[in-house]
Amino acid sequence: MEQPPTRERLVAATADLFRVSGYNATSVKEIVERAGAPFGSMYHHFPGGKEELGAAAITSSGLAYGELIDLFFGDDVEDLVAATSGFFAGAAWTLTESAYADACPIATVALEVASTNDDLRLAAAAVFDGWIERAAARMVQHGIAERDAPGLARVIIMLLEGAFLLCRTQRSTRALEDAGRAAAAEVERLLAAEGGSHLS
Amino acid sequence: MEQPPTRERLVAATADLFRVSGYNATSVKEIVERAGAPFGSMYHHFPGGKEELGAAAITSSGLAYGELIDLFFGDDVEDLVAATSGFFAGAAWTLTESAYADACPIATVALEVASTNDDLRLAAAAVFDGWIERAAARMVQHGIAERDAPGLARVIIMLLEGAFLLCRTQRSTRALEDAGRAAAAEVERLLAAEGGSHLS
DNA sequence: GGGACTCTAGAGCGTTCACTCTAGAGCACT
DNA sequence: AGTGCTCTAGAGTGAACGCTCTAGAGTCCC
Repeated sequence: MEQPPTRERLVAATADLFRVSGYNATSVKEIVERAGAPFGSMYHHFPGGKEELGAAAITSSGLAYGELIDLFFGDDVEDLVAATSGFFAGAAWTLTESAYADACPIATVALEVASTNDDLRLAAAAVFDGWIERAAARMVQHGIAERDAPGLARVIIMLLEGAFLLCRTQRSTRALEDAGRAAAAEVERLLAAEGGSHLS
Repeated sequence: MEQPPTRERLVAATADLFRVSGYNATSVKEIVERAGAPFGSMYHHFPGGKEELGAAAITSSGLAYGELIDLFFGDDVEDLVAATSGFFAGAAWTLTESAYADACPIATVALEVASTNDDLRLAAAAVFDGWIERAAARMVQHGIAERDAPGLARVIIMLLEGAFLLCRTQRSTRALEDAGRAAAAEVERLLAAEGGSHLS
């Protein structure tokens, strides 16, 4: 049975635990146990300790979840409004399937460290930037004006993050449904604005 | 120099620390030091320990911040769209004034405990419910259809929470500006829908 | 097959954690 | 003045924390 190298198993285990419990509630002991790695190996691969491993986990899961943007807003999308609704519906499905655990991989950590640890804060900021850039490019590809795309991308991410917060604490997907409707409406509005701007 | 009783000082200190650092990074020692209370007093007033005190802090700061909804969407509001923009602008002002520390008092804690502590999770859920109910009532008062109001209230809260997350990790108010614009547009859309529904 | 290097392995370190415990101060009522 | 109750006060406890340290296993090149 082949398995990924220790370093990658450590990062994956950390990312998993961060998603559910955040940074401070995740202990190094828990991480190495889940990764099936000895304690010493962790400090061999990450001399910077928990913080360095945490930064790697943020970056890694940020990249992995970023793929979902290309999945839902890919080249084959014809109706951007429907794709937006589908994006939020997919999030709701994943959330319920995981008993309200699998939402944003970095939001909890990002809030925990926002005022207390600049290295981790910047790692999270880079992930958000990457998502926004990626989503904005897809918006433009599907008919949104260049000038509106970054703002729209940000609004979609914000609605998703806000919905995850409400859904996880309330154990309900209602917020994600409302967020999906609002996001779709905003996309529709900006598509119409772009189409209409040709007339003025 | 009169000062509030010990119990209230403990709750206030806890709420302050939760807002900046969340639940797990806030130690009991830190709380009693900031409150200027002896260690034993804390366990006299809150026999349930850190968890009981945490729940009280969530409820207390939830009520305090809920007042802001009535402040920004009060009886004297004439233009709901402008009031919505003002709400987000106010949040941005507070955020920058506090060096990106004073955002949502319970979001960090809510995410930390969402999958690990049901008592605290439910305390946070009650706060969010209260905010949404309060905001929905104000929306109806200012011309939003009863059927649309809870969803709109939820969207406003989600945009605010998502924006706080982005703004705090990116040290920029851009997300709050985009969120304010999107929220105002959504309010405008639903006001028009309600106005238009009289014709059909 | 010997040496160098990477990685595994886990016992042990000092610190901090949430919490318990006992003692006494302050105050109200009699 | 004495009794009973609320609240203050902080030293002390066992457990868990992140991390360091030394030792040995595995692997590749010469």
